[in-house]
This record gives sequence, C-alpha cells and structure tokens, in this order.
Amino acid sequence: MHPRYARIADELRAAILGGEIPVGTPLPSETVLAARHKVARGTVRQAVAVLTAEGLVGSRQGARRIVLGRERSQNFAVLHSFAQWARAAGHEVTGQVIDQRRRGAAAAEAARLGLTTGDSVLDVLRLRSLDGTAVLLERTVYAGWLAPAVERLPADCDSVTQALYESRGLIFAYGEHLIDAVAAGTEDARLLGVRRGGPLLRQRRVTTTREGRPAEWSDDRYRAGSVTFAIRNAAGALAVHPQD
Amino acid sequence: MHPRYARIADELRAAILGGEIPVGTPLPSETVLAARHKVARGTVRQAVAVLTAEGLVGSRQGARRIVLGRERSQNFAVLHSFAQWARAAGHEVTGQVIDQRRRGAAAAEAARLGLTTGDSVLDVLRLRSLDGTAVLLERTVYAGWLAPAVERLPADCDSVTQALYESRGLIFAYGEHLIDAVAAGTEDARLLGVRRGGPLLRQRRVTTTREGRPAEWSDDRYRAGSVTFAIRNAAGALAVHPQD
DNA sequence: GTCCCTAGCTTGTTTGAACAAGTTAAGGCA
DNA sequence: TGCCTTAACTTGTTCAAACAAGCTAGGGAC
Repeated sequence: MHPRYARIADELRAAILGGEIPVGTPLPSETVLAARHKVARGTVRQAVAVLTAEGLVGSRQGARRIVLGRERSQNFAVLHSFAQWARAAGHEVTGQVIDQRRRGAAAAEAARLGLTTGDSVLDVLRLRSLDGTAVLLERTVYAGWLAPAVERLPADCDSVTQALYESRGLIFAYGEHLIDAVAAGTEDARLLGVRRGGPLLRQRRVTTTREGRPAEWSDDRYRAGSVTFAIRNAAGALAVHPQD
Repeated sequence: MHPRYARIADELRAAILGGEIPVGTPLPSETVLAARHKVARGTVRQAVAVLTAEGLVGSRQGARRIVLGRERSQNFAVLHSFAQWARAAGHEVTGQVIDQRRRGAAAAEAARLGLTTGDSVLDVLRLRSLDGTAVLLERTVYAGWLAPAVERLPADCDSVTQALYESRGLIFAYGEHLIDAVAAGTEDARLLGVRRGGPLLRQRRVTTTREGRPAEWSDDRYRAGSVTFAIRNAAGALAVHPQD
C-alpha cells in the first residue's frame, strides 16, 4: 500500500493533469487539504513536495501554490531504461548486440567504475531500434563482476535492465548523466543510417547499484529527432522527473 | 540568515566535496547528526533531502545513506541564466543583439505564453560568446507586457536575467526545457561559425515568473562541445522533503 | 479617487514523539 | 565451517504544536 502522502499526491496530480485545477490557478491551501484528507499539515507538505519535484506546481512563502503545467513530460525516464521508457510510450523496441569482448580496464575507466587498472571489463556495442528504425547506438563498459551475467543474455535482448533484475536482482538505482551534441563518426553514421558529421544527441552515463557500487558506464548516441529530454526547473533547485 | 537545515546541508556538502566522506562510504546516521548539531531528526532529514536532490547521496530504508559522487552537477544552472552560469564557472561572457522586432503572436505562441492570438510579442535574436568565442544563438520571444523593459536594455547586455531583475524586480522562477540535437541551419552556421548541417545542442524553453505568468519562450542553440548538461537521477525515489 | 498600512491568511522552519519497514552483523545451531 | 535466526540499528511515515516570514485584500486617511 502506498503511503498516505503518495496517495494525496496522486489525487492532486490527477486533478492537475485532468484540468480540474487549471494552469495558473492556486492549489487549495495546506490547511484545507489537511482537513479534507484528515491528515496533519506535514503529510500534505510531503504530498505537494512530490508535485513540486515533478515541476507541476510552484510555491513561494506567503502565497498559495500555483499550478505551472498540465503535461508531465516523462521523457526523462529514458535515462533509467531505454526499453522501459519506449514501451511506456507505446513504441516497439528491439536491440541487437553488434560486438562484445572482454579486456582490461584503462586507468580512467577503472576510476569511474571503482576498479583498479587492468581489472577485467566487458565492452558491448549495441544498436537499439524504435518501431523498426535504428535510433540509438550504445557503447557500454560493464564492470567485471557484472560481465558473466551480461554475457549470458541473448544478443537480441530487449531490456538489459529488466533482464539483469530478473536474473540477478540487480537494480540500476542511481545514474550520472552528461548530455551534449556530437557529430556522427563513420561507425555511428553507418549503423544509425545518418550522414557522417551530422548531429547526434550524446548521453554519457555512469550507473550505480542501490549499494552505491558502480556497475557500468556508457556512451549512448541518439539519432537527431528521435528523442527529446524534458526538464522542469525552479529557481534554486532543479527537478528531473523520472517516475514510471 | 540561512535556515538551520541549509547550514547542516552546507556542512555535509563541503565534507563530501572535500573528500572527508569518500564516495561509496556511508553518511553518519540521522540520529548521530541530530545529536551533533543539537537539532531534531526532522531537521537533519531536511538537510540530507537537499543533498539527495543534488544527487550527492543515495538512500534506502534500513541502510545508511551512501555518498554517490564528489561533483555537484550544477551545469544545469545554465538553464536558469547563461550569464550567471558562465560567470560562476569562471568564464568571460558577452552578448550581442543581432535583430529585434515587434510582431503579433501566432496561435501556438499565444497559447504557450498565456496570451491571445495577435497580441504583441517581441522577437529577439541574440548571439552569446564565452571567452570571446561565439557559443550560443538565442531566438527568444518575449510576451508583450515584458517588451518595453527588454527594448530598454543595451544591445550588448551581458545578463538579461539580471538586468530585468534589477530594473523591474522580475524573476524567471520556473522553466520548462526540451533538449535535443539538431543540424545547424544556414543562419546558425554563419553566426556560430560552424559547418552547415553540423551538430548543435538545442534547448527550447518556456520561462515563467514567480506568479506563474509565462514571460518568454526561446530556442537556444549551443555549438557542439561548448556546453554539457549534467544530471543525476535516482530510480523511483524522487527527492521528497521529509517531515513537513 | 488614490495611496498606504495593517489584519489575516499562507507557506516555511523546527521540535519531539512514536511506530513501521528494511538492513546488517553477531551469535547460535547443525 | 557454513547456514540461519534474531536483535540492534537505520531510514521512512505520521502526528500535533508553535512561531517566523512573506503575501494580499480591504479599510482608513488624505
């Protein structure tokens, strides 16, 4: 059962997305919401904190909270798992390993993955498609302790994240991402079917388990126009909204 | 004076960034921190919530919080104000208005800015440089009520955000951003000094005042290699303020 | 009518307490 | 030795209360 504040947050979110509380209008005050749900004000504050983190409402001391938007662009879920994001968005997703080999870790990689230089790592080059179109080229380096589990996966595994969770109970809990634009190299252009030198959206990331142990790092390149990252921020703190 | 939890957060952040609490090691428990700072546990929880939102620490129920990284991903500050981000990063930033004109709002724009079709808006094309190199091309549309204040600014104004704050007390409090990669068009290529068709990092945004009133929308294009967006995310667990 | 100021409302910060739920390490059993 | 259970610890959720700080509308002064 979800905690109380989560259910209140769900109810408020539904009201906002459904247009019952239009954009630009104030939310009911904390006192009113607390009375309506028969909870303490602190619980209501936790609920609206969720919406604030999602960027749906803004707040300033002394004034009522304001509804900022009606669309929750969940494109950022792509950072968590490409396959899960794609399926949630109603796309058919496929994947194919193009190359895969073990080697020793270079110094920079070892530092990134919490290993020592020369430790075994697994290189994987994987091409992903959305509705039959090649869209994403992943160059991933897995830490050695994870290599056996990855090697056991079929070459056309759709969701590596999900497969590793089911086989090993492994969860990619935390991620650090660097996003920029790069020109397509020769290999990029050939595999993604774009012009060499053309624009690609690049996402470099290091993923960490729940225990804080680095598991993989990756250089992912998206064909331009295929994926857009969406972010909402508030002066002071920014809020990325993953979730489902 | 900063609130208590903010000072505790500052202290913990400094300890993490300074390496006193190494990456991968646990933070002191809430009880210990509360005793050390002579505050209630709820206050400590607010402090660590700040660090969680910054992506510096991860947490799961039952286990101690873990330090995830040593760098605060503040590159996203660029979303708030290019000039302020650049100066904080130690760069010299300049800007130059290339074209500026009033016109009537199209239907889509009017919806985005909370206006009605045909209302006056101000188009501005602005080129920004970092340490003397052209890096960012901004195509901004300001809502009519903001146009007079923008038109009064000098053409080489470095920080529009700051200038509008000083002259009007205006704060760009909330932003919604869409990030992707596009090919440089003819005008883009000429002004940014890149090859036509080459990669640009595009950021489209709508900015809103503290009162929830849309103020501007913009299509910003960064030369590839000049700016990288950094994000930290946690699976499932959003940054939720504890207690209150 | 216009301006200013204040009373009341609203969000922000903090305390202290209690229980629930999940993790870990130590110790006992086979 | 190796496995298992449990006790102690740690984070998560919720309550009730109090005061601080910021905003807004309405009433009074001019």
